[in-house]
Amino acid sequence: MGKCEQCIVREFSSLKALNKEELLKIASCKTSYTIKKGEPIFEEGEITNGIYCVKDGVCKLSKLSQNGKDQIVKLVKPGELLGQRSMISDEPTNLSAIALEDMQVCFIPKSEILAFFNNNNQFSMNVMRTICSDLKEADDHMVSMAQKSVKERLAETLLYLHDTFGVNADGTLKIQLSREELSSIIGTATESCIRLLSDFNKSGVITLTGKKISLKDKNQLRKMAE
Amino acid sequence: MGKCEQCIVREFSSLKALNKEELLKIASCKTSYTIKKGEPIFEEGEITNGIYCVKDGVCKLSKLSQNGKDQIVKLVKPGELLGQRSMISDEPTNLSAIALEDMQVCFIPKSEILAFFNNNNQFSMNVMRTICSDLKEADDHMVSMAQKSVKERLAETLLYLHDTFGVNADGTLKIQLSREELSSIIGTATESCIRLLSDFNKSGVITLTGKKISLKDKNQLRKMAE
DNA sequence: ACAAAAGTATGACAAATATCATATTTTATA
DNA sequence: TATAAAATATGATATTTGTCATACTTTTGT
Repeated sequence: MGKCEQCIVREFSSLKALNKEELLKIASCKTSYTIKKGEPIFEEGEITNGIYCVKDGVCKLSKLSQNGKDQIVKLVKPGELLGQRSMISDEPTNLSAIALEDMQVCFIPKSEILAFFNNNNQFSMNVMRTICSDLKEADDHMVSMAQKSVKERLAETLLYLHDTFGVNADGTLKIQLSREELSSIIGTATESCIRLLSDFNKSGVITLTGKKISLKDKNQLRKMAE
Repeated sequence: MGKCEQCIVREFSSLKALNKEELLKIASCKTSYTIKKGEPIFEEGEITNGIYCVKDGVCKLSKLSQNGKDQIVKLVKPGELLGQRSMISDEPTNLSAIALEDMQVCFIPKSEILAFFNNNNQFSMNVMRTICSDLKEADDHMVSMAQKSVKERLAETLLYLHDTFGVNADGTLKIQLSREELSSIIGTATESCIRLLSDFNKSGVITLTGKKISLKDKNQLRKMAE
């Protein structure tokens, strides 16, 4: 069983407010999982009874709309926690969490977390601030969806992926998304997304090499995102 | 200066967890405001240094998108608190709050609220749960924006307005929104919204009498919203 | 290594939605 | 109350986006 004290990603999450004793407590009750690319950590409607701390790999939080299409609401990277909202609201999850890469996550039972809420104010403030930041992003995202064109949203999303997940040595985006997944972030038909990527490629603002994407003219992309 | 103890709307907000002593504390430091229809309580980018408790009247939380159009993110009714997110994140507000009706609101300084966070766990859990609920709604709203047609969103919004704000004796929706405001909730051009309302009227699912709207066939509307 | 499946790409077309013009009605204001 | 201003309504048209068909490319599994 891994020691939470030595886990670096802890430093990037609300858990950084926990002291040695509290970390030992978590280490003794947590469960570690390996999740393969494409597999779910949990699915919409499940009751999780705790939260997941992402140690390695990226996952998508998505929701199935009534027309059968998946909408990606957020991408979650190492250091972030999953399932906080449904734990606090005491409801089933309203989003599915599905691995985009092979992942390592730790499950921490609800009872532990709730105990920390009562005893460690810094911790609960951290959690609150995280959820507030999610709320702000969700509101901004909502406005983009409502007011921006697909082209603008694609430009915006490419810049977001660049800034959030970085690039490889060859300048290509580190995060690998299928065209369908990219469309699910943007909220458009897969063909429309592919077409626009082609256009961006032809006009030189990005380069497509297989499914690898590199941003060639970020200023132009920023202008296109408005 | 009004007594918070006797204020009924308190019971509907996170503030219901406060005890007598805490309520007296708030009563002595709060400021009451009357806001006229159309006036802002605060605007995007302002630093508020506290929260507002809505005593009477409804307001919209909206965000100006780069194309110059307003997007309404949420409607806030009596009993709800405003400005929690930016207070907790310690950031300027990212939304404007503008009265849709004449309003009465009370301003409570940040320092008071933060003190309660430290001393009253029930209160901070209430605030957390409210923000979690806002986050869930924002995610759902985002999926609607991305995946549903304007027609579906209009049907959905009309039902929401009915269920949330109720109807007058004559069956018309209590909340009065201009066509432009309704469009800003749905995220569409005003003309498109007007056109669809006309269609709904012609097909008998709603009735338009001046700017009053009544829902005639809620089941049909539910089907239309999918 | 090869067949099947999945993913990517592109054209043709249809549907949804926005924009612009203009008329009509309602509301605000001198 | 008269008049201007704002809001609502509707038509004509342009633009955006989705859908369906099909070809090509990459990945997967045996």
